[in-house]
Amino acid sequence: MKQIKVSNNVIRRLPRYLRKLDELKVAGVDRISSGELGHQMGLTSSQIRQDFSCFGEFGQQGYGYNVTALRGEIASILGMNRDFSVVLVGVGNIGRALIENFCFEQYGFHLMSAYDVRPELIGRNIGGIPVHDISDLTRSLDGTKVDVAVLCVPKSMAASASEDLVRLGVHAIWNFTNIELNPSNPDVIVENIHFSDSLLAMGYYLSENMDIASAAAAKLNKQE
Amino acid sequence: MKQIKVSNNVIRRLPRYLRKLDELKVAGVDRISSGELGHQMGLTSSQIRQDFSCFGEFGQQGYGYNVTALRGEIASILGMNRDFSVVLVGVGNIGRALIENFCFEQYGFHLMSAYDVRPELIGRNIGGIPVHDISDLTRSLDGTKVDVAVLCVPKSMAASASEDLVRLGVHAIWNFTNIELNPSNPDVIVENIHFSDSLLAMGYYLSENMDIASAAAAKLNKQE
DNA sequence: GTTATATTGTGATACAATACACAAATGAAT
DNA sequence: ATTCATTTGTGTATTGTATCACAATATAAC
Repeated sequence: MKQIKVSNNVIRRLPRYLRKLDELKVAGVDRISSGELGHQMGLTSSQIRQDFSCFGEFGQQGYGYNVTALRGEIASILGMNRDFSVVLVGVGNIGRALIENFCFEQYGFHLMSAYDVRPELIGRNIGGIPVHDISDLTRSLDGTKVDVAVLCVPKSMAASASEDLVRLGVHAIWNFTNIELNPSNPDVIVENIHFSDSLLAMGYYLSENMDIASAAAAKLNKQE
Repeated sequence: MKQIKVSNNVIRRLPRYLRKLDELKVAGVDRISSGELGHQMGLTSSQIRQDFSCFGEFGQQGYGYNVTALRGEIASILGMNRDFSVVLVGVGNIGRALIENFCFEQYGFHLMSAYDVRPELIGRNIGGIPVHDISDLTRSLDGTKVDVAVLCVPKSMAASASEDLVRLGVHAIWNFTNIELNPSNPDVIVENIHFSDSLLAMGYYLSENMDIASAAAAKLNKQE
């Protein structure tokens, strides 16, 4: 094991390993080699072994990896057994979708409460989660520490809401707004879900494909 | 200009440049140097110049980049002027949130129609978009080509819905389901939004921070 | 017009990530 | 028990990415 400093690339692959291992478990597979795992995931076996070796020795020579054990190791590396506390700010369409559909518990996160400015939402209960007045953020928590804030407010309120949360002492912000947050406290972790960035990157690949296709068509025309 | 093969890293930065340039435009900035842009985005000036140089020469020595012109170049590279046609499959919470809140038009995509299996949704009109029966997918389109499908169905239906879309001839799938799609046609572009992967990566960084904090606390205790 | 200052585009260089290759170790077969 | 077939973990080579450094060229000042 090295454990000097694990690169972002490795970290971003860990959740994918987790998903694959869960899938294998469901399929009744109880052991797998790096070769087979790589084949199924479109990675090389050596990359997989290198990735895991950042954190320990989880395999056995001549045998491979025990699916359940490896799954447990990765879950632990990702902090899934830490029970992080979560609040959600901004109960619009996307906020509500997360409250009602996203299974925070499954990933070791515990959604405690939601916040909004709209009077018609405050006091209600959505998907089992109480919605409070956002200006009551500090008071309503009554000293309970908050690890993570999910930020789903409109773009125009994002910066100020983010600062409120930083002042409250959250350790991380899961940012669904379409701006780049720059928290005054640089220790606060910001994890972005930028729909538009994803769509635009897809637009690039689409354009590229179409250019290739049209170039091929032009070439074909010329040959005739 | 090189234009051999642009790396994914560069492509994933392009939407961020676009957002920053839009922001600068709103702020009334009409020219910017790579140094200043890098400073504001947390990148080095040389990386920015290298990135842009993949696609052409957009700057001027001694002057910098014209914000509007550069914005236009990047928009064009990302295919924002191509008017890709889009259908959305699965009008659950997340699908509805996208229909009602996500501005496809702004990014050069045109959402035409939505599909679901639930009879209570079929025939309705949500956010100006008609919801059809998913089994009518081919017929209802009546030969109109579809570039992109947004996939928001439940996990259990994801694989089969994906194959239906591939058979229909879509060029890309914007995948909001929590599985890895493996389209039978390898030319189909898959762009994933995996909420859980993002949250779990954040969990890793959180754990890391807390380990550092508790290690520091332990050290402090020992010193006393 | 000439000079000083700013800033790009790019070749060279340093650094990071991935793939290769093999010794060490295990399980299965005889 | 011994051999053979696997498969890991890791040192090394290769490839890919980011930074450095500077010639080339523009603007701005006088």
